Amino acid sequence: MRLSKRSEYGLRALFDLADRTGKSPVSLKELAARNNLPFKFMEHIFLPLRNAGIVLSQSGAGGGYSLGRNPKDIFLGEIIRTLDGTIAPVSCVSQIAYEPCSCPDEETCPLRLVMNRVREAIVDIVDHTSLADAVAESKTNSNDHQETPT
Amino acid sequence: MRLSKRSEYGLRALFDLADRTGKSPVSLKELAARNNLPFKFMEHIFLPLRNAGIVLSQSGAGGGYSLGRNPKDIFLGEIIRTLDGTIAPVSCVSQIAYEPCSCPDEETCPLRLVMNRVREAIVDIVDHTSLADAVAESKTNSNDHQETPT
DNA sequence: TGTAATTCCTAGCATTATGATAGGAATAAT
DNA sequence: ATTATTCCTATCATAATGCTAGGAATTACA
Repeated sequence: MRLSKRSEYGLRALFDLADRTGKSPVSLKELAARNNLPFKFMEHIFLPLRNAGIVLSQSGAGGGYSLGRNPKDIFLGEIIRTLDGTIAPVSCVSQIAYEPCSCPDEETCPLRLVMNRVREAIVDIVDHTSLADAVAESKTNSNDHQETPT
Repeated sequence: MRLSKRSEYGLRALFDLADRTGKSPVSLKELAARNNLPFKFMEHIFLPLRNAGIVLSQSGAGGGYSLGRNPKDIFLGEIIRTLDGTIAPVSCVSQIAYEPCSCPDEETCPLRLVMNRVREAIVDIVDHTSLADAVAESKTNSNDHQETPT
């Protein structure tokens, strides 16, 4: 049930971008360096993200990428679907990339019934967690770990 | 977030086995034929299942496989872990196959926080759904689809 | 206008994971 | 004995994944 590196790297970079919304665009070079991600591979990740409107690009010196929308309105599910094509654990329960499995009757296939619930559980999280939510949760945690003066 | 074919085939075969608990052992040949699964590949799946005690094997003519425990006591999570090694979407949230990711601070890594919740959601389903549950649910559905005389 | 920094685009490579096959030894029922 | 099976190891083929290379196009700015 592994998340691909494409999605992992994409999400890491977008969390970082979300954290600097409003500032000037960030170059891939900088994003890669700061998040410890392979620069050249990142290009392949940001191309579909741009085509999907999740990020905006600006060419040339001083250029780079910025979020295409408010981080509150970009949900992780959309990012994963853009980069991996689907979220479903088996193709016969996918909403956007459905393909039949080997079971004779989908309605009564035990695997399908369970995996459909798994898909729903995953989707329920990733489609209700925005970039803003994820970053905010991270900051909450980092506050928890600080020594707060009384 | 795909489930591997190993786990898919293994689960399909075990659902079938669960449905005939108490009867004589079923040969791989029969299991493969009835469930449309590749026979030779199944051997590689049933070896670890046997080592894990999930199934019992009987060699020789008339032999085959049967469940090692009551289907109520075999949960899908155990099967998937046996066949795939782990359930977690990223290694840094895995309970049984933990490996660090590239994030500098795990406690505040947004990806890790979200993927940990995803892992919990998946595990909550597969560790609380037994073979018996899955088969029962399937039969409930097939009844729904029958014409019930009034 | 030139230079440097960037995205954009296509091609291709390397490695691993996955899915599957082959062949024969061991085991056991009949 | 014969037959049907598991057991075991080796191996292969393909696809997916992760990644690199190189250069064209674009843009800021000195």
